[in-house]
Amino acid sequence: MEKYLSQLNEAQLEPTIQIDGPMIVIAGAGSGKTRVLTYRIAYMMSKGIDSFNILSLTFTNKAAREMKERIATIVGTTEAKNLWMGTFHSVFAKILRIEADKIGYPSNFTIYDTQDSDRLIASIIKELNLDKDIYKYKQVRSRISSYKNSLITVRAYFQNPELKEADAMARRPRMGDIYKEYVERCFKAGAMDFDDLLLKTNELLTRFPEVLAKYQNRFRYILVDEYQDTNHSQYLIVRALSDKFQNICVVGDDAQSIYAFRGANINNILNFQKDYDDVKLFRLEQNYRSTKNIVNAANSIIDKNETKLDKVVWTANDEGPKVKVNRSLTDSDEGRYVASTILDNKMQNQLNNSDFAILYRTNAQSRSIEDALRKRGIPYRIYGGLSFYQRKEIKDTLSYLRLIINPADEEALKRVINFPPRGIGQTTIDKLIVSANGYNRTIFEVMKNIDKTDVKINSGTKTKLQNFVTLIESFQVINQTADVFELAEHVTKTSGLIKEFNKDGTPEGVTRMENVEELLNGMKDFVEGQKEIADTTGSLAEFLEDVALSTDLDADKGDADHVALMTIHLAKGLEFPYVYIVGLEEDLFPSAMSMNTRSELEEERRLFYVALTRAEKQAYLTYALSRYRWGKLVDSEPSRFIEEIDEQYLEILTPIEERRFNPMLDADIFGDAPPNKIRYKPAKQVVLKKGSTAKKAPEKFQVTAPKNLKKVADTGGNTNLFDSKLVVGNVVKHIRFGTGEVMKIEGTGADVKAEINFQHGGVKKLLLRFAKLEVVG
DNA sequence: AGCCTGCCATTTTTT
DNA sequence: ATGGCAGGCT
Repeated sequence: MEKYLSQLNEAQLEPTIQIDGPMIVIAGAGSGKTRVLTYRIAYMMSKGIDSFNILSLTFTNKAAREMKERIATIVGTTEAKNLWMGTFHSVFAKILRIEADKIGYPSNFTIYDTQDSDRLIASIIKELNLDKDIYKYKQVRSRISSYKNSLITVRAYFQNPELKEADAMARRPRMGDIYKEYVERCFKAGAMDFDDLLLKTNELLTRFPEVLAKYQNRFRYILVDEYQDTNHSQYLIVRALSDKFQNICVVGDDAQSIYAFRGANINNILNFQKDYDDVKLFRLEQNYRSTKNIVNAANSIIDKNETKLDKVVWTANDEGPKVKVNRSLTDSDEGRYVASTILDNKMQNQLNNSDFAILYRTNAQSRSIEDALRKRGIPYRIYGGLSFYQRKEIKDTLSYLRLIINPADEEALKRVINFPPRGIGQTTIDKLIVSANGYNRTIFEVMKNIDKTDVKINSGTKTKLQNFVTLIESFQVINQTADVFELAEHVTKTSGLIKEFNKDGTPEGVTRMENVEELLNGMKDFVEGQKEIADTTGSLAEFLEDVALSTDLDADKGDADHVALMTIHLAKGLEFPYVYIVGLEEDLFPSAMSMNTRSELEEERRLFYVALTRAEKQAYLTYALSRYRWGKLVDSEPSRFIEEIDEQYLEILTPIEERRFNPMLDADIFGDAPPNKIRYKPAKQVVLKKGSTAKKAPEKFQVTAPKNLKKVADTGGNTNLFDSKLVVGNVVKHIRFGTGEVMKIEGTGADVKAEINFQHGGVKKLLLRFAKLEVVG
């Protein structure tokens, strides 16, 4: 242990060896916060504290896993095993399963994701005959979410005239009714949404003193990371659990608070010292991550915020190059700039792709960047966005599994009762819902006892319903003996899902099928992996919980060398040698939605601060003069954040008039533009009318194999056609399928497909518009 | 009941 | 640009 402690500077050492009592660590960006947390836990254990008594709450499960692994290398795997470490949501989901019966829930309750909540809310709005233009389900959902995060239960809502007033003022007087119905339906479905995991934990701890005492005694030492991003609900849980022993250590940085939009309350960290007696305060202000230029530029930004704690982040690192600022004409130019400078930098300095990250404000911005990277054959990976688990085919498959362990799960049932189609239509489902609400039973129960109910359904349909019930029940039997993987394999086959996805030979269908296969592979990994971990059973319920609460697919499979693309929110806590922050334009960053109040704008500014401080060696800021937004080219102005940086830390790059593309890249390989002329084309020069026109596009769009297999003609500037320069005989690399040879190219316009024979995956048909292929030969 | 078509909103960030 | 959804047709 001494060996590890000696790696710390004095400021880091102090909080690391401070074990008892309440304490707060204000940790500037890049100041070694994670190291302090990790070593502190290891140190506690080396001092004889039972790992069983330590609870450590992190912001992502990935962070928890990594920290746990690190601790295991210091104190040993066996010792580390008993540590409770994870996000609020995952830790308290586990506790709620143990204590579920006390609050009237089944222990195998379903966790509704945002999409499930949305669908349920939308259907309630419809059932209540409310105008869906006034009651927009997303707004309703976020309203309900904020009630829950402030611990305003349905009862509390109706007792509070101000809340009702506020909703009435917002022209939504029935808000409370929707809230009430939503909560009841979730309860009946044996389902909790994300906010419930915290709300119900609070309920559990307040209503059952013996339960509170049990966990207070168990978690004698509590650590909370990223404390600045906790919401009120989380705050109360921490307060309750730490109340007895008061061994509470919170770590955070007010300057990096970026989740107010989902209820995070920055006052939790600002007021921590008032919440406990004799709070010890520590500050980590030395940044080990970034160059002086980056640290100073970031400081000059955050200085513009009024709401902040006193803290001066400094670094002893090299000065480094200035922060580069680049202007482009359009978003696709911006992409090109990013891609070509990455390529240059990589060649000049022998760098890996993984040394680079491209950060943006909104997920939609990834498109133009992707295009540029793909054209230059730079491998990349997009983090976040539409997660794997949110894809339709995956959610459908998982819905079957959810039904198996919890047939009350209304949203899962509605998804799959008629998928694949088995002749049970909307009318029937509506009747079932009405009936279920009437009898105060679940839909599944009504279906099961359809003959005992007064539901008016013809006998043919009744049989179909019964068949569906029987199908699910047969799966339940299999679940008794089979593991998750075997079960899912059986379910996808027997339910007809596989057949359904295979039905259309379209590349999209093929992709769906592949995604399902990937899910099954994931399950296999899960089953294998569970055998090694002590505190898990590897049950279906557990798999579904992992899935529901996992951030990204974040397993980082294969860990191939790639450039990282993600939103700034997702990048929190990460670091990269070279960081691009793109789309620095007014209305985009800062977002147009976040400029109404000073506090919103300050959060945007903190977000920018977070982005900038991810960079170790060099940061690039880029913006475009015009950009495609909702399908149209829109003019934009540079972000105010660029001006706010003290200009001594900036290098404003070549004005566009003088910019030259690398002829090797832009003329030779990728097009025919003369190297000395700027080649700015609108993204869509060849306009393919949507729908049928595209399908019967004239021959000139047809892809033909030129004589020289390695080089092909420009297809005319249409980005969709770009990849059609692929020709038969090319050897290509695909992110998932590996290397393969192009056998055939077919289709026109946006529908160009390539048949590729992969060395390991066999022959696959891919839609070039989507396929991320790198030509390697 | 199921399929097709055309209209609509959608894009701020996520456990 | 895309996906969800209502309304109409088979």
